[in-house]
Amino acid sequence: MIFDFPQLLKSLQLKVTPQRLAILESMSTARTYLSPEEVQGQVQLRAACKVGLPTIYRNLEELSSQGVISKILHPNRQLYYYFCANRDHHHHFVCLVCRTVQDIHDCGCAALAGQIDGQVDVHIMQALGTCRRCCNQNA
Amino acid sequence: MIFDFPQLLKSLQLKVTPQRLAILESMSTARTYLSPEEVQGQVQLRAACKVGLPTIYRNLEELSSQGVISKILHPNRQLYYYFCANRDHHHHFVCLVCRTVQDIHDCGCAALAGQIDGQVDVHIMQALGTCRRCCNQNA
DNA sequence: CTATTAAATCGAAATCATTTCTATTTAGAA
DNA sequence: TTCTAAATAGAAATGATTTCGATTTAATAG
Repeated sequence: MIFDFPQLLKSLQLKVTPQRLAILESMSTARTYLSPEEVQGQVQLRAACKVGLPTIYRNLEELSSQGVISKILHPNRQLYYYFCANRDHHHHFVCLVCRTVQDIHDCGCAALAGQIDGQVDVHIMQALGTCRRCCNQNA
Repeated sequence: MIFDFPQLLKSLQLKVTPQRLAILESMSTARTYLSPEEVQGQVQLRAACKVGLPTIYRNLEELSSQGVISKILHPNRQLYYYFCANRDHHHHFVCLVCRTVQDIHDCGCAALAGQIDGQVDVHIMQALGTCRRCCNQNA
C-alpha cells in the first residue's frame, strides 16, 4: 500500500515538513510498535535532517489524536506508537516479546453502552500477550 | 460490607502495619478513584502515623498486583486506584467528571481468544466518559 | 520571485510522577 | 524477650515528557 503523506498532512491542516514526512514514513514501514526514541532513530536513518525529540513527541501525539497512528499502552508505562492502515474502529493485540501487532476487529464494545449509566466517550481496550510464533520459539 | 483487613493482609503474606491498614481503609471507603497523593491525604486524616509517598506507591502497586484494588488508566497519564469489592473478573467505567466508577460485567473478552493468533496474557479494558448524573448537571 | 506570517522546529532546561537508596523501625516468629 | 526479614521514612535520583524562547520554514499573497 502506498500512502500520499503530503496529501494526508494537508487534509489534516498540517504543514508538510520534512520531519513530518520522515516520521510518517518511518511509522508506516515499521512492523512493530515504536517508542518515541525509536522513532527518532528510524527517522535519523532515512532523513538528512535532524529531528529533535520534542518534535517527535509533538507529532506522534498530533497524529495519534487525529487517528492516523495508534497509541499502545505498554505495561511499563511508556507510550508506544503504531501505524495502522486499518481505518475502521478496532483494537490491538500486542506481542510483548517481538512487539508485533494484530488487529482485533470485534472488541465487544457494542455490549458496553447497555451496561453503563452514562455516556461512554472513549474506550480503551488492548490485549497483551505472546504471539504464536513467539510461543513456539519458547517451547 | 465489612472487611477484615488484617486477615486479608495475612492471606497475602504481608505484614499488618498501621500504614497498610490505613491505606486499605481509605481505599475501601472512597467512593471515587484516587491518585496516590490523594490516598496519602486520606490516610493522614485517619491515621496518627505519617505515611510517606513511597510507601503509598509501594503498597498501592502491591495491592493492585494482588488484585485487591484496581488501577485506573487516566487519559492524563497518571495512575489512579480504586477499591472494588467485586472479586470476579470485570472492568470499569469511570466518570471523568466526578470520578465515580461503575462495574462493567460483560467485557466481551470471551470473543478475544478466537481472533488472535497467540496467547493473551492480560487484557486492558476501560471505558471513560460521563456518568448520567454528570451528564444531566451539564444540561 | 519576494515578502509576510503563522506554524513548526530546535536545543536546552524544566517538570513532576514515580522510583531508588540508605538508615531506621517494626511485625511476627522463635 | 530476642532476632530477623520486611517495611517505612525522607531525601535524592530518575527519566519520560513538556515547556520555553529563539530561530527557521512552509505556504500564501502580492
